[in-house]
Formats: sequence, structure tokens, C-alpha cells
Amino acid sequence: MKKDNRSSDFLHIGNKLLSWYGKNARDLHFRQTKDPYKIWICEIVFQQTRINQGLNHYNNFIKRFPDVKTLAEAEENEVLLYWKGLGYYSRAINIHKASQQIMNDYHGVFPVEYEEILKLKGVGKYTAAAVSSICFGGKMPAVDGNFYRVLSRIFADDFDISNSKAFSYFSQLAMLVMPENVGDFNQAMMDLGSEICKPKNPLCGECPVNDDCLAFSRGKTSEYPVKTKKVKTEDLSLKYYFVCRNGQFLIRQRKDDFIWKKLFEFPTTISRELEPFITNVKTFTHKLTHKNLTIEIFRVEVDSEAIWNTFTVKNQYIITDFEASHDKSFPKPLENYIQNSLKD
DNA sequence: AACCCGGGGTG
DNA sequence: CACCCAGGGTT
Repeated sequence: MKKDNRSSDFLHIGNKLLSWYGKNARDLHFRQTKDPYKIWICEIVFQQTRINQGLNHYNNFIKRFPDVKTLAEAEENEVLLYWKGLGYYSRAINIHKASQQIMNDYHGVFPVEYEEILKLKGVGKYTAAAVSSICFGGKMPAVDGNFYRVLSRIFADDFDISNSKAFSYFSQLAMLVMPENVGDFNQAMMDLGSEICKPKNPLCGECPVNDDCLAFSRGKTSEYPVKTKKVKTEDLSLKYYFVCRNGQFLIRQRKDDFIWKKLFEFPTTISRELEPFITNVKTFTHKLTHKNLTIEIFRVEVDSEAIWNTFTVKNQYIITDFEASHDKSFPKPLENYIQNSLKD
């Protein structure tokens, strides 16, 4: 009786998932390609992002940057513009750097080996496994939040997914289940996790592996996965000055630390001479995953060209207007403020 | 190993 | 309101 790592008693689970995937795969057009560039962009766009939320961004991005070379030769700010509103902006910065890595280190040819793909900026073990398996027949499970949920339920495993060892732990569980066709298996797990084995109210009646699911047979799917670490949010206040004159206003680019990396924003301070020009202030709130923002925007309508020039030049602000601001990427709440200003 | 990074959807 | 999402980087 042969007994290697791949002929586990649980292999039939992976095969059921494969055959389920064959009939029930979500109709996503990027599944029609094995172009590693497109799959890579796809994986980055949809990190921590639901398909419906990122689909337009993905399509527009691919249309503007259809290949590695086009992306590598683009300006970083234009890449950021195509990422506007998606969040986690370091993804855009890293994707751009990685495209230049591919041009410089791999002669513009997307690397085939998992270990090489892993060297690209912004590509971690999940993404390297996904691209490798989908495009090149790699044999690594693409372990993500779906894997955690599905596997912890099937095995009724209470391993804490907050634990930093969760990735390697569930990778080993995945190996027990994983069939030969790893690319389709990885995507099957994504679809099952998204459509059937959902975080709340999973559709176990429609699940192809409900016979194999310990959590289901025990009526305890809601207890998995176990996650001890709770999300904590803190309050943060931001104050901006919308300094404008003759339809123009002042902006600057943020650093690549803290939130909204390298996005554009309004001045956060003004000189004393500008204070008399404040005409109104708008206060609103904006929720981020780890922060509750309170944002105050003081509108400063400058009627003195001398003061405008002095302030603008001294602080090296960028002068823009409503039309030109469409070429820059602003944080969501500031984007909204600019849009509302058009109606005033 | 702990912490940080967005925006939108869900129950 | 808490939790989740085709995670990765930094410290």
C-alpha cells in the first residue's frame, strides 16, 4: 500500500472541488488568459478587494498598461491615478517598481519560477503561488482568507488565523487536499469561499464537500475560522485649507509613509496673512479600516495676487484647477470635496 | 511577531 | 457597528 504525501485520505476533497469548479466557476473574463502579466495585475488589484469593487480599475489599468514595458515606462503618478479610490496605495507603487524589476532583471520577460516571482516588489507568497500555478503549472497552494475559512471548517480546526504561523499551518492542510491541477484548485477555493463557504450564513446545502466538512456535520460552521485578534480603530483629526483664487487651488503630494501614500492633498497650514480670507469651513467624517477620521476643510478665497504668489512660491505648492485635478489621485474624502466644489 | 495600510460591502 | 475581502511591507 503506497502512502506518499500526495495520496492522503483527503485528496478526494480537492477533486470534488475541481469538478464543482468546472461547472460553477465565476464567469470572470480574466480567467480566459494565462498571460502572467495580467494574472499578476489581477492578483494585486484583488488583494483585500472584492471582485465587484476592483473590476473597473482592473479593466482600465490593463487598457492603459497592457504589458510590462508600457507599465515600466509610465510615470508613477499616472499609475497612482489608475489606482485612485482602490485603497492600499503601496500596491500601485510596488506594481510599478516591479515592472521595472522585470525589465531590468529579467529582460522584460515575466519570471517563471515561484522563487523568482516572489522577488518582485509587492508579491508575497500568496501572489507568487497564484501566478505560478495559474500561468506556469506551479504546485503551490495560494493560501488566502478563503483557504483559512474553508479548511478550518472542513477539518473543524481551531488554529488561530491571527497567529503568524497560520499561513504555513494552513498551507500544510491545503497540501492534504490539493489535486494535480493546482491552478484550478486555487481558483476553486476562491470561488467556493466567495460564493458558498461565506464568512456568515454559508450555503452549506449547495456545498460540494459538505459530506466532508466536520464543522457542518457538527452544526458549528459559525465557529470557524477562529480569530482572536480584534480590529481596533482610533480617532484622527485632519485639518486642510482649500486655498483658491480664480478657479485655481493649491495641492501638494503626500510622502510614501502613513496613509494615502503619494496621493495629493490640500495644504495643512496657512500663513497668518491668509486667515482673513477664510470664507467657510466644512466638517465631515470618513471611516478607514483602522481609523475614524474627522476632516475639517477651511475654504480660503484669496483676492490678493501678491499674497497668493508669496504663499504659493514659498511653500512650493502645486497650482491646479478643477479640470487639471482630474489628472491627479486624491484621497476619497478630498476627491469628494473637490467634486462638491464644482456645484458651488 | 506585531503593527500598519483603504475603501466598500455585509449581517 | 464589527467584520470581511484574490495580502504585503516594515519594524
